[in-house]
Parts: sequence; C-alpha cells; structure tokens
Amino acid sequence: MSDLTPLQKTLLDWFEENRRDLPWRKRYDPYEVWISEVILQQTQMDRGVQYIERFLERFPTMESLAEADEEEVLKLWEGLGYYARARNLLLAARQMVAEHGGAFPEDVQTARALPGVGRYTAGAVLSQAYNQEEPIVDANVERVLSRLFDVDAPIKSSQAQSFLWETARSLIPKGRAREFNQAIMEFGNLICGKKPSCMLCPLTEQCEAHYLGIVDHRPVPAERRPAVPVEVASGVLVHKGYIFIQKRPEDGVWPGLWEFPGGNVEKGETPAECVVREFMEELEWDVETAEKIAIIRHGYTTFKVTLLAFLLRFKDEHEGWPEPVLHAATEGQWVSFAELDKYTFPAGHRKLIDMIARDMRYAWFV
DNA sequence: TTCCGGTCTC
DNA sequence: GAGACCGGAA
Repeated sequence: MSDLTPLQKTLLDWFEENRRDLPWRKRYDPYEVWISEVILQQTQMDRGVQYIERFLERFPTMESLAEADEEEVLKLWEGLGYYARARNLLLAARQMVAEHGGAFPEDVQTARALPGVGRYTAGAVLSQAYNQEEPIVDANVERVLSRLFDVDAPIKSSQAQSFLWETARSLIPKGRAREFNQAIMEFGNLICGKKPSCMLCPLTEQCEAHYLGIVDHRPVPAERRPAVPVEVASGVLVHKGYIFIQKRPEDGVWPGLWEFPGGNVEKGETPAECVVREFMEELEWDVETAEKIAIIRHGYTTFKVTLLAFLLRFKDEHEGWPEPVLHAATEGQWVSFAELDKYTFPAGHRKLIDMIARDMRYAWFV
C-alpha cells in the first residue's frame, strides 16, 4: 500500500523512532491539543510542558475552563507572556460551550472564528485531534521546508508563506495527517533546529540547502530594527504596612494584570520625579519617594526597558485609607506583602517583588 | 545582548 | 504589510 514518497516515508519512520512523550500525545483529545498548542505558541517546549500539565490539571475539561475566573486563568499564565492568549482561551472555551456543545469545531472556518485561533492553531488541532488533512506551518516547519526546498525569500514574506502552506498541504499523506504533521514539527525541533544537526539528518540527500552548503542561511530572517531604549519608573507605595497595586486595563500591554503604578520617564525629569508625577496623574495622590529599591532590566524585541523602582509614602498624614481616582486602571487594592502572591504581575514586577522579599531592608513591611 | 514566535489590529 | 504583544534561553 506504500504510495509514500521517500520524503514522507523518511519523516514518518524518523518520527516513529524519535517521538517524545508529550502531554497531548496521551489521548489526542481536542481540548488538550488546543490548550497545548496555545501554550506552546510562544514558549520553549521544556517550560511550556510544565504550564500545560498544571493547566490541564486545574482545568481538565472545556466545561471546567468555561466556568473559570479570569483572574485564576491569568494567575496560571503568570510568567508565560502574551497574556491575550490566556484571555482568548477563556473566551473561546465559553464560546465553544455556548455554541458548539463544548467541543472544538471540526471545520477550519468555525475553528478560526474562535478568538486566538489562527491558521496555525486551527490546522494543529484539526490534524492532530481529528486527523484531518489540514497543513500546519510553524517555525519548525518553516525551517525544514525552507532548507529542503531552498526558499530564498524572507521567511515571513507572503511569497514564502504561500509556498510553505501549499507545500505543507501537498506533503500530507492520505489519512496520516496526525502523524505527519507531528513528524515534520518534531523533526524541525530535534534535528532541523536553529543549529541543525545535519550529521544526524536522514534527509540531507534531498535537502537543497544542504547541497548548496547554505543550510545556515535558511530560513532567511526578516530584517529587524534595533530595540528602542525606554526608561520606566514604578512606585511601591506603603501605607500602614500595606501596599497599593492596580489592575491594568483590558487592552494594551499586560491586559488585566496587576502592577505597581508608574510610567515612562519623560525628557528632562528624573525617575524619582517621574514616579511622583505618575501617581498624581494616575491616582491623584500626592506621594514622595522614600528610597530607590532596585533597577530591573528586561529586553523585548522592540524595546529594552530599564525599570527603576521606588519605595513611596504619602506626602501628608492620612488617618484612614485614601481613595484613589483611577485614571490608568480598572481597580485598585491595598494588600499586605504576603497577599501579593495571589495576584498576577508582569515578569518585571514579579521580579521586583522577589527582590523586596529577599532584602532585609524591607523586613518591616514584608 | 540578541534572538525567537502565532494572532490580532490597524 | 507592519507592528504590538511578552519572557527567557542562547
């Protein structure tokens, strides 16, 4: 019956030998495949697997997720980044329970109408869970195909992308989409990685880029522009041993996460002046800086952020708890240091909390 | 310090 | 078609 091409056969055989045990490969349950794919969208496999296991343990079914609290979903997501994924996951689960009987749709159009489900995720779930002959092109597949077929256009260009999707579709052996799509992705992960192991590769004879000696130049990356440096100041306002935090708006950066108020340091002001100004603008509170706590650096693709954190106190005496007038948040809270654990913070602010916890100078309110 | 990655929005 | 969204590994 073997009407497989050599390329298909090699990849399928290789996968049979080298298939890793991963959470969604136990059952290929559509819900579990979907959760896994969304978590792995921007996450290294080793870290992602732990998040997948934790997530599926807490929310084992579509129904359990649909009933979940957004705060709890975000808390499980803390540290993964791209928090819109978590929010879309919850929205999509609710939509599937309401409109699709709690099941992941079996056709591409319906699947792609779900929030957070694009071309890749739709193909990944439909092929792996339902064995449908839908292609997937992720970064692994991009590497494998751009090398095998020497794709010289920039990998994200529409020219390259349409070639990749068409090719990925044409390569799927009849009735074996589940195996084949996993095979090519696993292969792109373990053999044809960023640093390819051509010595171990069973496909070198069919690999155009290998023949030309340009494997390291495929795929052709998009040009990137240099990261813009940004200076940010945030304040940890302590009043009667409690700390003020606020919940970010539903859109923009870190949607729905909690933070210490602050903002960009403008030209001509010091970070300390900035944080005082920000507290006035965002909360209408008159504060002063008590001391500088820490400098935290974190890099992004488009920005490199230097976060300067200050310990703050109110300028005037306050008997009770002053009410903030929220201008940059949907909620505000006074919490004890221990209670910070229950809230979801961006990684930089979580780092700041850890630094405070370890620093003896702050033992009086920690 | 540089690099990586799906989806959504504009 | 370009840029925003995030964090950690290399």
